[in-house]
Amino acid sequence: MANTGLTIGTLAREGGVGVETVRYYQRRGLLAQPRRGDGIRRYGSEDLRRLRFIRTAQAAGFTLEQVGELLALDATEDRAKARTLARARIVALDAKIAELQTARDALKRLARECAHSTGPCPIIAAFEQG
Amino acid sequence: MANTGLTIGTLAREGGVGVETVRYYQRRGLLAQPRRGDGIRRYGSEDLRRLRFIRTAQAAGFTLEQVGELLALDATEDRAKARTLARARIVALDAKIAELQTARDALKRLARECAHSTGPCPIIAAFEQG
DNA sequence: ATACCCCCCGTACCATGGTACGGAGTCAAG
DNA sequence: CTTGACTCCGTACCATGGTACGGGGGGTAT
Repeated sequence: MANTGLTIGTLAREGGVGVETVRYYQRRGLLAQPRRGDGIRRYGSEDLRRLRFIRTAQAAGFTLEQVGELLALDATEDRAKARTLARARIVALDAKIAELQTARDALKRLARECAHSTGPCPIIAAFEQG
Repeated sequence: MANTGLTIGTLAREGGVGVETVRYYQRRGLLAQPRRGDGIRRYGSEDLRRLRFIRTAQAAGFTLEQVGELLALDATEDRAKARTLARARIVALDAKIAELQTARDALKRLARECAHSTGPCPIIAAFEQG
């Protein structure tokens, strides 16, 4: 029974990524080398959790390299460091959110003005002030 | 008097970018080909406004390609289209902001928990749920 | 037994937005 | 008259995160 567990295609589907992406994560060392009874990769639920971890952390703005660090911390249980990384990310996220929010509000206002004004397009004009 | 106006280095400094970046924008057609009395580029205040426009629009999440479209609209005065692009961007920004906000809040909660709990690190653990 | 889908592999390629390199010319100050 | 700061140019290279390609094999369903 070498053929128990998820194939790469199934894992990829479950994780919401492409097969090539799984292979890529493997190359990057983000996923463990899976068991390979008959030559083909067989994954378990642990691998799926890891894959999802990667995607979730990525959504939180961590780069794949940082995800790797996080994964390494998991092994060493260096929680202080994990907190440090998390907090740094929160700060970065706050800054990014504020920036996008500003841009969004400006854009919103401009779109409204643009619909009701005459003269040069306010959207373009606003950006030109820089 | 061919040598009036900003040199590339000055323009770059004023615009908060590198010289190579200006050349790059030029290649991409985002900045107009400047006057070149004696071989060297001479820019005017219009170019600086344009450069700042690019940076500002970029900060609003437009790609350089989209910035190019915006610039093209400026020429044609197709305000309806400018509004369309702006609105699409607002929607995308809203989605992105919400996503980052969710990630941020989750991270914040986890960092707090991590500092006060025992057992496996909640930061790592949370990501593992996906 | 033919089709179809999945798996294997390495390598190459993609987009995005720059950044660096190296050699050559010009200009002003010391 | 050399040094330094600036300009020119094309081409190459970088990071990030994948995506595609092409050739080979195997299992199952019709």
